[in-house]
Amino acid sequence: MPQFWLLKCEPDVYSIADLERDGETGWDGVRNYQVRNFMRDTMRVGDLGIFYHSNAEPSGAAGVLRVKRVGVPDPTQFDRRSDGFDPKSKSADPTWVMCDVSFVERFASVVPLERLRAETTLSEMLILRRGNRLSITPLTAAEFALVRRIGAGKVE
DNA sequence: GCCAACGTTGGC
DNA sequence: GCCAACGTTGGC
Repeated sequence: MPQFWLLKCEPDVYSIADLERDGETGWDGVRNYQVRNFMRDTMRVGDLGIFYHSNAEPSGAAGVLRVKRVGVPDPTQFDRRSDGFDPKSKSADPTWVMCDVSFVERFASVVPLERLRAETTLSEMLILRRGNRLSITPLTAAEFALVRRIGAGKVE
């Protein structure tokens, strides 16, 4: 059984349209230990995720992706020119890992955060919780399925 | 651009 | 190991 996730990214940086074009990408740049641990210890190949646009107009669920590789060393931690450069990280023992994800589907239109909040059965979703800032959060199978159905226009 | 909420850092 | 200061996130 796959597990389910919600992955946040600012579409100005990388959007569902970019993933659709690229087919696959490395989810790099994560510098939060909790999120790193998700990618290193819990996430598995074949898991599915909601691609969420943050800091956007509107912010919301934009599509679906699939996890292709997990625990991949994040190359940006060794790149001096990258914002994610981490001088303390050693290549023999990388501090930061990422996952590779592939495009699955793009919702016809972004499901706005406001629309997600209106769904009472999604009230436990971490993204909707006050102050939550994790860029990757787990979803239940039911939460994932409902967001996907709303995105597909199958839920009023 | 504001600001609440959170994570990280570093002095002690 | 506490905690104040600081930096970042992200909705609004």
